[in-house]
Amino acid sequence: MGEKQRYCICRSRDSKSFMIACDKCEEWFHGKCIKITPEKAKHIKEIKYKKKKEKHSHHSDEPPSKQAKLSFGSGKAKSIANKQCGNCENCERIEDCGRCDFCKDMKKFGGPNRIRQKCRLRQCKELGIRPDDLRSSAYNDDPPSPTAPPSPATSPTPPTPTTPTPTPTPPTPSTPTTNAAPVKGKPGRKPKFPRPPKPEKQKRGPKPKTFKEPKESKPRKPYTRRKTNENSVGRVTMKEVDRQCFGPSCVNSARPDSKYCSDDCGMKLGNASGGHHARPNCPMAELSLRCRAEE
DNA sequence: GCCAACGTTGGC
DNA sequence: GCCAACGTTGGC
Ligand SMILES: [Zn+2]
Ligand SMILES: [Zn+2]
Repeated sequence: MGEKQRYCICRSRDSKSFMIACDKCEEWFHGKCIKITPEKAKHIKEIKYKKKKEKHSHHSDEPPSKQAKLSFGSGKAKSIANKQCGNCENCERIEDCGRCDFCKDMKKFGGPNRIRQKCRLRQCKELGIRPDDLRSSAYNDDPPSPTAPPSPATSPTPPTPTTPTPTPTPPTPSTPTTNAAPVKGKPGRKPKFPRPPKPEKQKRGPKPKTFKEPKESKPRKPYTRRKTNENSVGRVTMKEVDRQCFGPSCVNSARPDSKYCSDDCGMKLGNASGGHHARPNCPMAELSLRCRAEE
């Protein structure tokens, strides 16, 4: 087939950057995307997906009750309309990462809800992300740390992924491609509602929504009916999701109104932030690294 | 009615 | 053609 293999949570074809592979699922991640420096990678022994229940569920066939919610497994599930293959890592995810651009757009993450797309980490790798639908730089998170420039003069970072374990197959470093730094912030449509500079006290009342003149432009094409259930779309709401505590190495469920299962964990997190991946906003929260040093 | 998120629009 | 915006819809 094509050489267009994609990698990482960003699904780019970039195989030049430093990458690290999960020896279990064989997924490659850009160090920069999951915030692992080559240095750190040396110490990594194993990558595990954070949620215990979730960890590599496609390696061990577990039938978690949660997935019942995502009803694809049964019968004919391959619905393009649903854009869920049901088998890939992303389809199995039930939590929004909270860090991708789509997540950040969500209300529940304090976003304006303009983009209204599913979390990138939950977009099906097979059906949900069309090659041409790739939006760039999903994680525009933190700027490069002043102390840790991404380009150490020592390593030009060829596709020499530092694999935690002997991984037989490096990602064919073909596809020279041109995607160096995908440019975000391209034109796009301009917001109809200029976005209140200060969302503060927009006291309720008849909401000013819709200023548009009924300019009787051509009526919108009716949307093609979304595929009706018979295996309903796997919708996930925060309420349903058993959110895990953000506390370091804590696997308890978070309290409904908190990121942590207890105040204690909140504290611990703070203390651990000098550590490996304790920062809640760090993409590594997606993955949990087991470090040799921890043993 | 609310929500997740699909699918289309329209500016660039 | 790309992509942000958003109307809209099915499920709950
Ligand atoms: Zn996300
Ligand atoms: Zn999938």
